[in-house]
Amino acid sequence: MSAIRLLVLGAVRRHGRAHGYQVRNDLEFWGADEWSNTKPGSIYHALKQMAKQGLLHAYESAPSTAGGPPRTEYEVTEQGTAEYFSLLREALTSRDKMDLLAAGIGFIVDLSREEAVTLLRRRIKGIEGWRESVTAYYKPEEGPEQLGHIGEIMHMWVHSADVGAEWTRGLIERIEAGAYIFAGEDGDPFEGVLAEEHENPQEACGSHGGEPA
Amino acid sequence: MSAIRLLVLGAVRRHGRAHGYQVRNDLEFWGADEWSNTKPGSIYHALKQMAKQGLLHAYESAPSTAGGPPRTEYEVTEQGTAEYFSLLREALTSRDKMDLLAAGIGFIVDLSREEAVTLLRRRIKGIEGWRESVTAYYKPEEGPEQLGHIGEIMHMWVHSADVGAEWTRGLIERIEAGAYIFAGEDGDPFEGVLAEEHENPQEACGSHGGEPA
DNA sequence: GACCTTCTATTCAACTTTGACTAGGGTATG
DNA sequence: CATACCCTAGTCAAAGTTGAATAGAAGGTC
Repeated sequence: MSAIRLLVLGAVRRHGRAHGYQVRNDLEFWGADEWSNTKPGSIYHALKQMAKQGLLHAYESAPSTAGGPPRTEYEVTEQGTAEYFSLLREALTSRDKMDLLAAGIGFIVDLSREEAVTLLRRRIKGIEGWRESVTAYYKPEEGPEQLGHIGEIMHMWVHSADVGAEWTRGLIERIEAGAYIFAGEDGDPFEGVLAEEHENPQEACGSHGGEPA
Repeated sequence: MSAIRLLVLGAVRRHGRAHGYQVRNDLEFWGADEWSNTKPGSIYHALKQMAKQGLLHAYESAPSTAGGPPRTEYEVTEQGTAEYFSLLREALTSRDKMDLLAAGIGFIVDLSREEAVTLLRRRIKGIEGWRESVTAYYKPEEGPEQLGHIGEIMHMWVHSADVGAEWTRGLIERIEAGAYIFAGEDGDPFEGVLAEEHENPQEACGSHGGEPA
């Protein structure tokens, strides 16, 4: 599974209502086009698929206010919100797939501080388990160097997993030390969304509240 | 670009002639199914595409010697060999995409020792350049912590790139110290291919020689 | 010998990703 | 005021990926 659905759901959710181009710009702003597959086609495809599956509700063809073709706007449904949190939790515990993890970190503050830490700890457990199974599998009969240069591949993966675990521990520490504002806490929640030119100021403050779960 | 073409070309090349199931087993043996997309469908698709593009030559429908449906065998063409080395060089210099790098390492001994080192050094240069551009882009006006938790994402990528560069330096050292047998050197080249049950012993020794370039 | 499992070998439909393309409108330039 | 260029917004065909399904043969077992 790629990170695109999580990214798109998260972007739309932050706006309350958004069209494809807005999502695209946000993801670019976050640098997601560098570390994930956020080509235009993928974004529009994800929007359409998720609309078809009821995760998003599509408002057809609002005429563009700034040139270009008419645009379709989307809103996250209840079902979509559930999926969002499910994907988010999955992303934060995933061992492989740096892009998933990155997307998860981007939205981590939508969870409570405790849950964030719990999930990150689970991630470390996952890495450690994987590490054991891999090193067990690859240290068979005839000495360590019977693998030749192929051994380098395994070392690379194990090493990078170790570093990932170490980095995660650091993040947990920072979070436990009080860094950042999480869901349900006082202070400005970090938005990190590109401002829309204020065409309809009175519509800009719909509270799209926290998770029910 | 994914690693599958390189992996498939490399696997077929090592056998001289191979059918899809053989390739699949090799990739599994190398653990490539863990770190790359080597599902059966992808392998057969890659074989067919590359045959269509003239990188492989297909020998239609050799009847299976061990049960199952008849199988199609493939051989790497001259054009395919050129593509193989091109992909291999690209893989070893790629900054992102761990799976590409892993595949590249798997076939690195098909290059000369000097070229291997050169490419790995180029890889480090690439990482360093990328690092600079990223940190420049993400250290803008209002202090470092204006990014909020989004900064964690950048730190993660930069950190993992640094670790990747460091690991590459270690590999270069080992190679320069004489580890492994590279193309054109004395000693058994590492094969790491699953032995075929010797059905046609006299066909098993076709020399599929080194690169012309 | 009927049945079940395993191994061999591949195909297929559904889905996702990619990169190039379309097209309207604004804006600067000569 | 024509033309070139960029920004907005999205579509599309081709390619790649996935997971499940298919199907023949061999081997065990009751």
